Amino acid sequence: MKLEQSFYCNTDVVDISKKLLGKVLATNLSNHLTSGIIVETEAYAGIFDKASHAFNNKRTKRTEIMYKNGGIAYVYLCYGIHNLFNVITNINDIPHAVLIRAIEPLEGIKEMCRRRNISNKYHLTDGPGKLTQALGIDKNCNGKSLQSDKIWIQDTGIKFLEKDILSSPRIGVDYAGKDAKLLYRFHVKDNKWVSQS
DNA sequence: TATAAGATTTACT
DNA sequence: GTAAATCTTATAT
Repeated sequence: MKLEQSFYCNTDVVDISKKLLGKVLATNLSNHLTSGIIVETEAYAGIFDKASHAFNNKRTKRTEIMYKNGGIAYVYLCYGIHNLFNVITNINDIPHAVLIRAIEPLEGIKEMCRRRNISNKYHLTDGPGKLTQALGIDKNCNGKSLQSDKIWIQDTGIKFLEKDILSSPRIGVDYAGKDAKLLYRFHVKDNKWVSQS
C-alpha cells in the first residue's frame, strides 16, 4: 500500500516525521527492487527554520523543489559526495521537508551491498548518505513523485510504540543557532540501524 | 568568474 | 579522536 497523496499534505511536518517511522521506503531502479523500514527522520520546518535550505523564504534553483506540493522527493548533494533524500510535505508554497536519516534493510539486501561496495550488511543503511547509496537514489530522483513506480513509501503495517520513539536535537546543524536545539529528530529506541553520529 | 561552506562518510593516527 | 575526500550551490567581486 503506497502512502496516499493526502498523507504528505498534512500541515504539521513534525507529525509527519513521527508517522514516517515504521513506513517502508522503496526504490525500483535499474531493475532492482530495494527497500527498508524508516527508523530515523528529521523535520525541516520551512521559512522559520534556520537549518532549512528554505529559511527566510529563500528561493533558488535548488530550493524551488521544496515549494512544490507535498509527496515528492527532494534529493541534493551534500559535502560534494553524498546524496541526501528528503520528502517534501505540505501544500504549494510552504517548503516543509522530512530528511530520511536511516532505514533498516528489508528487500534487495544483496543489491544494496553491491551498491555500497561492502560484503556484509553491517552499517549498510545507518546514515542519510549511506541509505541513498544503498537504494540507488541520486539527483535523478530529485522532484520525482512518490506515487511513481521508481521510488515510493508504503505502509506495511509496522508500528512502533509511542514510548519507543525518541526525539532529540538534529545532527550536523550547529550553524543554525537556537534552531539547532529544536527537538526535530525522531528515531526508534534501541534500533541498531539508527545513525551513529 | 571566484571563493566559501556544507542536513556526511571514511580512513587514518 | 582527527582529518581528508570532493563538488554543487550560493554569494561575493
